[in-house]
Amino acid sequence: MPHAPLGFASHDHSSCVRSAMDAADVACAARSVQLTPVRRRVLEILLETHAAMGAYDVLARLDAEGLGSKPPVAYRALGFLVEQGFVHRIERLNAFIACAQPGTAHDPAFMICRACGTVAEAEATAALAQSAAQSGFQLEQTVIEAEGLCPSCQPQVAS
Amino acid sequence: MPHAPLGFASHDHSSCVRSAMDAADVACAARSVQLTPVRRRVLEILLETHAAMGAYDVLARLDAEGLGSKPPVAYRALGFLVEQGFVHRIERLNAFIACAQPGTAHDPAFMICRACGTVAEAEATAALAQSAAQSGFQLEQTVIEAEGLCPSCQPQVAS
DNA sequence: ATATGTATGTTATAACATAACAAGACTCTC
DNA sequence: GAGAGTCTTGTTATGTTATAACATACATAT
Repeated sequence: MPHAPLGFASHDHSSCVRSAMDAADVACAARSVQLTPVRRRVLEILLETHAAMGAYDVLARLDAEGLGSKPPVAYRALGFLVEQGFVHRIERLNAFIACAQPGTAHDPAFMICRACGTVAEAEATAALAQSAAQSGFQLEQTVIEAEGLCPSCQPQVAS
Repeated sequence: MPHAPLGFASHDHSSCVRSAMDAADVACAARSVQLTPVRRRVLEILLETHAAMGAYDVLARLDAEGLGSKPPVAYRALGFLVEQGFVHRIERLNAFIACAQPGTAHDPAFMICRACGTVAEAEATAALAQSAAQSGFQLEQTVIEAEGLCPSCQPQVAS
């Protein structure tokens, strides 16, 4: 049973998928939002592969299962899952990956293997270099991006 | 004479453009690479606006000046400038911005204003939150991405 | 049953990016 | 100064990622 590693370590994959789905169910119930069939399936797909997938890859899976064939279907589900924190978007890859710590709010950091495309999720803002060293990941390039409001845009609310 | 701020602070813009172009000239000479007319002009365009510009925005400027009208022209020049470290790519925006510290190698960090699109370049990996606080930038969301080689890809060199 | 809110279906297109090949410009060597 | 090699540019065509806009369905509450 081949599957991609979570981060770079082997693990009990089926239990990891189950617990992530359970966490999503609980969180959706708590927030009164719906984990509809399409949304649920997209999350499952991302959890199964544990890899960053493009929106159109996800869409192909949905299409094969009769759940939708047009881009907005995939983008809406992915957008919902990102909003809820169950999925992260990897800007550098224009791709999406299931969150490794669903439930807890966090600023994710990612380590992306240039060779195999595996994406590992790290924890902190500052701890990147440290966790890279600990996990044996060889950093070649890092990108840090922050979005927010600059001083001159903070006083006046959206016009 | 309206111009976008460098980061969020006013500054002597024309001297800042001049010194950046000088630095690029020096670096290219030192590396024996050519700052051709198209490449030079693209760098000037990015320096002039001090904002993140999409490749097609840059291309529109080039086209208006008769320097090229097809996407590869812009992407090649931008690719060269990014390689040489004179320009950074902002993944989140699919856009490019002139480097604020040309000459020195650095892992750039960016603060992107959601409201006005201004992009400020910060310095360090860890100092993001700190520099955000210092500059009055209100962080809403940060993305950290690192590219490199995972443990299982390091032994064997590119097959 | 009708109004409301939420989610989905569909068409069309916008926006971003690169593969592949042709042609020019330059230098170096013989 | 002819030929080879390299770097850069020009151009066609296409691939990839993403969203606007509008129509429909479905649930729930009054």
